[in-house]
Amino acid sequence: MAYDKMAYDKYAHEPFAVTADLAVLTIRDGVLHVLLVERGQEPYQGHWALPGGFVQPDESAETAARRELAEETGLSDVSGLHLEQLRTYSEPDRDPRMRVVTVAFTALLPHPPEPHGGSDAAQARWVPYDTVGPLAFDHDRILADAHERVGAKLEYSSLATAFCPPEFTLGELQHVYEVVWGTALDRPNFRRKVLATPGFVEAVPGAARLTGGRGKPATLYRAGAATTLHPPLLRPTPEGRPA
Amino acid sequence: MAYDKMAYDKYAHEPFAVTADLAVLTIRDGVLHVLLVERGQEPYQGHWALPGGFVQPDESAETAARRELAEETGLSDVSGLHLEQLRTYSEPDRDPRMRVVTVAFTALLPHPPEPHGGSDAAQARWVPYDTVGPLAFDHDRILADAHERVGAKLEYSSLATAFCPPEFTLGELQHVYEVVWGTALDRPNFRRKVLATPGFVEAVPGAARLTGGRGKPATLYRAGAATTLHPPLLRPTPEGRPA
DNA sequence: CCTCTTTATAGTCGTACTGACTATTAAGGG
DNA sequence: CCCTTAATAGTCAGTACGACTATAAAGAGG
Repeated sequence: MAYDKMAYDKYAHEPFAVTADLAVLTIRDGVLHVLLVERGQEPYQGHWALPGGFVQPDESAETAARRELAEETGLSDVSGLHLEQLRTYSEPDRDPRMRVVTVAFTALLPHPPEPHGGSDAAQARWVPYDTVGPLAFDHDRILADAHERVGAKLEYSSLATAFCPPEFTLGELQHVYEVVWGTALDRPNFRRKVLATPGFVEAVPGAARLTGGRGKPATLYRAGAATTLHPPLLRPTPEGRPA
Repeated sequence: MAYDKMAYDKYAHEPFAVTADLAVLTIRDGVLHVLLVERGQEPYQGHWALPGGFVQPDESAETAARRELAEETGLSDVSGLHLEQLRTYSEPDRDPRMRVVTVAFTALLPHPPEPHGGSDAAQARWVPYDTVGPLAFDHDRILADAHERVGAKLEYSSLATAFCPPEFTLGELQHVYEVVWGTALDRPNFRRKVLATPGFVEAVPGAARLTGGRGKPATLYRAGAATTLHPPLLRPTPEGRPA
């Protein structure tokens, strides 16, 4: 759409900038990691931040998020991965430069590529979630919201498979839950529950995997057709929450 | 924040307008209703649309939504009611005038006031959800998303009480679930489930209500302190969904 | 080669929750 | 006074789930 200043002034009077920011989560070495970039320019130059950037005139926020993700991670095929809108942050003073509204997204990656610094970023890096220090802007809050949302969605959706490679073992799938929730789960019960949920996973017709691991080789599974889990796979009650 | 055109041109190059739109839901005469306005100006003049408007320079989208809601409904106190961000719609062509990104909100009202036409609206009206025809812009989709979200949140949150007046009977609460989900629920089982969930509702120390109704008077309840329901109150499986 | 460790998988048992019912109580209407 | 309506109480069987024990199949180390 062409920029029609007359139409703009007639209705809106004051311009906003719109950005798309991403909380990209993955599991590396059994630990939850998030993709961060070091800002190469003011404001917050030298601070770590979530990757993201301005939405272009011909893009939706989703498209912009996917483009930024490809640019920051060097990932060639970002079409298939899980990208989900988190929420929009629009506090008037969240960016010192001007009025910036950001649409935040959550992305989940199975086997993460090594990122490289992009145009606006001095460098990009996978950072263990627990060691993330204060971030630029309100990105701490965005990241916390993303973590909370992902944790909640694991309960009633098949989202956990988005952290896994195309073929995975039930042990790997369970590990996703344990890492995101920060709790240990009973292995036989987890297995029973997952297999009793139709469409969650399906066994790969081939054989068991033997790669490297000690112990009995595990059966390989693929993500099934189901997107929602009925009944849900609830977190163990952390506090005085009733059973 | 003052409009700094130099900063704007340096970073963003092209202005966006940001609006806040509202899917305001309530239950009237036992039927789910949504608040709609008839547009008083182009584009879509004469078409029905969700209430909403431009976010002002000193407002967050949440603040703008609350202000618009007060203006369109004539509701004096909108501070206490349930307002929740739904998602943001940013397709480049969703508004024929110019580039408009809208942050959509869902609001739930117990006893709805009669709305009145506002500044931009020829008139405002409560419309039964099932009779909503094609709306302006992409508001059909926003409304459908809102309905779906509310239905899902009823399962694992105490959101249903937001549809009810401060004091309500379990029959009224059950009616909220039935109207939003479009399914009938077993009354004794619903009662048992709600009362077994600590913090969902609490009995009002006073007496039972006798007002108008035929049948045995019901005990009055208030919303409890809990916001999430553990375990959730799941919808009856509509299709071939496994128990 | 034998044993220990590790991981996957199989199965058991008792409790809690749920869906489908039936029964009783307390109002109002004719 | 009986019928209808709505709230509330209770029953019962199937299922799900947490906690647990047992077995199987691999590698590591002697």
